[in-house]
Amino acid sequence: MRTSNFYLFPLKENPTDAFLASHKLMLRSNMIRQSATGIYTWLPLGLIVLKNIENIIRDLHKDFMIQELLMPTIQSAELWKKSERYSDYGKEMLRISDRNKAELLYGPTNEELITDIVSKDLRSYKDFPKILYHIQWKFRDEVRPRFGVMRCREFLMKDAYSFDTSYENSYLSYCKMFLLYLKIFKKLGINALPFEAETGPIGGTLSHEFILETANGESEIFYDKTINDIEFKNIDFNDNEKVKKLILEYSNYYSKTSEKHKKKFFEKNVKLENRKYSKGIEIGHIFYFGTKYSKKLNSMFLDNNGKSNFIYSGSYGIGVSRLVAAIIESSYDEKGIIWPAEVAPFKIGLINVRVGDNLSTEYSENFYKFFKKKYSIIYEDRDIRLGQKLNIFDLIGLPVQLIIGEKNISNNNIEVKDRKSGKISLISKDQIEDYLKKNYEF
RNA sequence: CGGGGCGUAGCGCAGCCUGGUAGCGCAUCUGCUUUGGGAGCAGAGGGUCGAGUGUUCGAAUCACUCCGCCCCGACCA
Repeated sequence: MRTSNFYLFPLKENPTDAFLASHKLMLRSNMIRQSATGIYTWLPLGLIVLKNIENIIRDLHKDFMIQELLMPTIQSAELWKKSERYSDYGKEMLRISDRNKAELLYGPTNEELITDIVSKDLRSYKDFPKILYHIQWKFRDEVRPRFGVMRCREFLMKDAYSFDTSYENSYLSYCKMFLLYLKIFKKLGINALPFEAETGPIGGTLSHEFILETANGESEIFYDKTINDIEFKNIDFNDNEKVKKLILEYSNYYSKTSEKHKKKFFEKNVKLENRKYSKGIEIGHIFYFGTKYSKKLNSMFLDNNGKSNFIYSGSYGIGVSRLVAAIIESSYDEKGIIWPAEVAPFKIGLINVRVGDNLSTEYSENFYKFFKKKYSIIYEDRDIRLGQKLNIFDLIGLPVQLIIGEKNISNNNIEVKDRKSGKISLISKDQIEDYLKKNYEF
């Protein structure tokens, strides 16, 4: 991609109505634009990042043999009446009616719908276990939307649902999703920790929130900081004993949200120097339901004795659009965003220092043609001042900048600037690719 | 949902108190000069002042109503 073609109109000044750094930076870097309170357009740059995150989540679900489907955004009120959540969910649910006055709603979540879907297909104990997910827009009519896409009304969520034949099996699915989540967040380049949590209107008996610690987060967390010492092992997902063992390891450490926090227990059992009270952003939330939904919706299967039983289920959410903001919130500086390489809109920013110079232009063009075949790259080919070029790439947070200017290229050198450290290295043009491979994971 | 605040050019703001028909910075366009960290000079374009009603000879300015948006508190991916 060339900047001369790319739809990118960064703002020099900070928007006044944004409070969080992530919100300001997303507006300044032209990633999003608000269209109504808590409702946003994802502009090209923002959409690339959103899709990158989606795809990382997709790939890892695929690795775990979890299948994707796509449920609609608009649902009929019928199932929600059966589960009795049509009234319980309250004003957060956006209710709509169609031309025939049928009651519809813009889905805030999909437990009812997915339970109804699978109950038509999963009839024998032999059909289990199954985990399905989709990545779909949700709408929750928040009392007070704020902080950009962090707490908005329309948001993109990955929600997975597990279906099993017993408590034991269902708990195992819960544990596997727990580990999958740790793996996903690690891959996204962020340190999100699991916390015991309340189940809220989603319901159930067991629940964990995955929270990314940040100074401005809305969730309060209490934990034993040595939980970070647990080494996340890439264990075999089908090895049930290893899965349970690793979960047990996590549950040995104190980590609770404020709703679950027990002050006395915390102080008695966790050493003072290890006690951590902090704030963070909830980016994932998992729930064990047991038969809560299957009973309401009458979802049964036949066991090996030919007897009908209720299906055991759980649900597992990741706030995909919120993650974009959360990642920024944990990785930025005074110049702008610093993307982890995995989610960066482009991994490399190529800068031709001066378009008017034949030598640097020739090299820039050649480098671009060569690199674009193999790498995600954006090429700054416009005739604007160098300061602008550098500041824009700093703002949009590309991990590496290749700066090609007449002075250095005449000595066969290219400047390689690392966004995070700001460090600039002069690298011989023939060794650029090796250098990038060695120092960056792409 | 309660409390506070804001709405004037694409963005950021001044003008409002004390009514007289709209201004600044950035951005945009043209020209010249510049060219290694958001350039300089000269010129130009761009507004039914959120909407409606009222008061007045006259309303961005005063009053009322509505709409939109932001912030602070109780809820949530």
